Amino acid sequence: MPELPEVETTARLLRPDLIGRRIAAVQIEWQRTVGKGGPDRFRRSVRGAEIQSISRRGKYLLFELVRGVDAAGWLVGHLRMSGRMQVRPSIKEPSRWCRVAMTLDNGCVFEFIDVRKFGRLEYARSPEDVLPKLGPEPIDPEFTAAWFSAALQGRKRAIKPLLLDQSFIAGLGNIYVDEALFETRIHPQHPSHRVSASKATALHAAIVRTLAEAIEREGSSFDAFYRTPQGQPGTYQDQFQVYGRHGKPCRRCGKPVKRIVVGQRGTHVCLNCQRKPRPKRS
DNA sequence: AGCTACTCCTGGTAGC
DNA sequence: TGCTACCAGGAGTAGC
Repeated sequence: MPELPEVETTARLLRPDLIGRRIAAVQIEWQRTVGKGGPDRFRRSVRGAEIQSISRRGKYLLFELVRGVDAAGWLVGHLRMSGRMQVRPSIKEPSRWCRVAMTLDNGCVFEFIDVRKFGRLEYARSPEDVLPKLGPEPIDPEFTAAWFSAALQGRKRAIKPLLLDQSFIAGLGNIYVDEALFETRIHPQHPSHRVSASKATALHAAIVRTLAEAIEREGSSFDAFYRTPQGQPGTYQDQFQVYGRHGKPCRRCGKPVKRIVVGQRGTHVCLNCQRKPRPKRS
């Protein structure tokens, strides 16, 4: 499922094909994909606009639109489980599972493809109109070990659901959380306020390093869903230590990796390396 | 504040 | 081989 590295890769690889292009025509194949505004407003707002910039906030993709020198709003996209974006040369028919197709002024087609229909590509006057409250970007300088350690102390919650909470940190998902917790030997149900300062510092470093390396490898592709806009799989899945490795030996101690459920999420752990702390009695 | 359950979806797969 | 039943899962929402 696309997380920060996959979304960042999508933004980077879309830019050369989309920046400066005008959207000549809009085809909406699944109405819910364009969100609450509805298809009519989407078409009206987007047709004729030019894409001036593409950026990322958390797992959201932001396309800035202009008409001449005037601001013309934004497209705000989220890939959710199975979403993908690509630009194809002029085509006869849309790709399978294409939910929104936008024909560009050079004849190419910008497609939003999404098997499970959870993804969104919405029009908004301003990103704030549709973006929820999001925590800091884990690859920005503002995300420091000191801030992270203090923030963990300030919450009383199992560490994994907290890291998945986008209002706490923006961009982490199931894969990179499982990997970072394994690397630092922290059990996913460890209470956040009981993570020591040294463990918090190590976890901060693991998050930053994991995301940076995954971006470098253009994300992770372990099923049929995530591909770069060029249709290529990412390669970070080759680096997975625990994710998707249940039943296989832990790369550190050799004991089998387990799959448990934490906060309704499939969770991959080595219970030998990641010990659950004993509950404290008051 | 934090938890649990439910919803949205469909391809893949386990079980028969 | 073909059928059915179930599952994954990000995030929004509701209820406790």
